[in-house]
Amino acid sequence: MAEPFYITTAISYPNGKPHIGHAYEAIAADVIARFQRQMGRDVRFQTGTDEHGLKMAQKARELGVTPAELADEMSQYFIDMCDKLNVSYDVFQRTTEPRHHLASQELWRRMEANGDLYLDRYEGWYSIRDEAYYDESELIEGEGTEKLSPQGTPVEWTVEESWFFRLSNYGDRLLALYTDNADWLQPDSRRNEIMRFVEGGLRDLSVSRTSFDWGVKVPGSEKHVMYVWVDALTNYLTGLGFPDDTPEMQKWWPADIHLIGKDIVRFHAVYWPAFLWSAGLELPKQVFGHGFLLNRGQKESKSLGNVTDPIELAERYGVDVLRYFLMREVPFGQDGSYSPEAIVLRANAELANSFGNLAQRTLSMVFKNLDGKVPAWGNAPEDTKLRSQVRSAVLNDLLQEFQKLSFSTGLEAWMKAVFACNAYVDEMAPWALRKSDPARMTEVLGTLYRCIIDLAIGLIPIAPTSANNLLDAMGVAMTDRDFDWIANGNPGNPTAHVVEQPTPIFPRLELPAEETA
RNA sequence: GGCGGAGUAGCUCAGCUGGUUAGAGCAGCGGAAUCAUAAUCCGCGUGUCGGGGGUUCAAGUCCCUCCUCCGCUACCA
Repeated sequence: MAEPFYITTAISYPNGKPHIGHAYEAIAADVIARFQRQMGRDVRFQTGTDEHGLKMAQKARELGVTPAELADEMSQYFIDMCDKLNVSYDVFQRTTEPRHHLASQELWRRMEANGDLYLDRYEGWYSIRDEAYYDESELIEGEGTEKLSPQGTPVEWTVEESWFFRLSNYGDRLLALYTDNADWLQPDSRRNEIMRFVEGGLRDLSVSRTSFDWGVKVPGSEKHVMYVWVDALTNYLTGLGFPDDTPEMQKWWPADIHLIGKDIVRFHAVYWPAFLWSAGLELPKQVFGHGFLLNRGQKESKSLGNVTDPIELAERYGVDVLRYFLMREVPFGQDGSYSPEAIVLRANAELANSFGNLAQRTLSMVFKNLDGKVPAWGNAPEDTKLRSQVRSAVLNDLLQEFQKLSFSTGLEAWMKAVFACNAYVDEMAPWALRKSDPARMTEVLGTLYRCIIDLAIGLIPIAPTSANNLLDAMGVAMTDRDFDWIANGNPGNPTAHVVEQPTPIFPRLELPAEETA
């Protein structure tokens, strides 16, 4: 039976429409999911929306709707985005679902039963207008002795009843976790930061609020709603049926990886393990905090007016092109930058000119010169060398790099193999062999044919639609489109297939006119 | 302020525990080819490796110092 693999994205906070960062995370998670499926794993892929909390309540009030109405509307945008981007999630978990409330409350009860929750008072500088507490150090000087929030609103010392979680008890255990397993939290830069943070000492965490009610009610303490992160993090369990002892829980928990943005690493790498320990549950195997995507080097924001709709990007350049660009351009884990020029340049140079054209020129020659009959490959030294080079690029480099989530490095190796194929075409010059040595031309085309199949299989997680279309045109059975097939038994080209007149798999893109101004 | 990271060819970056003439991609220049999406292939890089000092037979790679940029420094998410 296939080994299970459970991957989650962070659940998105839907107080606005999806931005490029949401798309980036969803795409990256989908690449991992598809890659693991191709590796033969039984993949469970969950994403969703985090619909509680103060900001949702505020936003709803602003718009004159109920928080629930807002959540319904907004979460649909995220579902649509996933569908548009070909994100193959199995579960879209919303935190407003009744079963999620039950799961969160059960987690709470277990933490309470373990003695980690206590009722106390939260004191601090509170801004009524912001509805938020601020630390003394964040405050700015107003007129006279008046203190103001970072937003310039008045603050007053406020005392509120709150439940607390004994986070302070978990510091040593957390440090041991990071130390004993360096892969548990990645990349290393984030791990270092978190270790420093925990080494500095942990305070107990205020985990309930009484100042608003848009959230999960605290069991037996109905005035309180849970701090949104208690409820948000629980979503990873909800989707598997927790607290019931479901087959899904047994099969997929603990998760193999929580893929998240670098801004929420602390919640996943400090609070979440502590909650899980407290509740007697196993920890996820890895937390990975990816970087941010910048628009020409700048963070997107409403005030800069540079917010990009990821759906528009996908429609303009193509879903597969966008996916390829994001995974190829940005070393995973680091921040990256994008622009129309960068997307078009990368797509044209690598997908259209190099790989797409390689397939096009090869399939065209097969179609025109061999009546579309798929040729067998040759065994001349050049043929063997190319085949093993391509095979190794996919099976060793790409596969190993993808396993480490180093997508850009894996694709770089893949690209080198594409270059090698194009160099081989030019060197062999099958168009000249057509007259001088047709048998040799057939071998050359057969060699290329096989190499293109291997390359296309390697590209499936990144550009699933395009890669599969190409494999369709080449007569490769659906069941053969995985790494095992490349590795095992060295099967031949699909002999029964007849190649039709090929069409370019990655058309060249034009830079949109308004972007050149 | 404290802690951490980074500063290498026009641009984006590789350079592990110090060791032959510092590398890649893109851009640029020259040439070849014409099967193919005017798509490909081949050739061409003397850059104070942020500044200064030091250790060493030998430093981009270690130590000190200075400059610049970035991240983290808990309860909005």
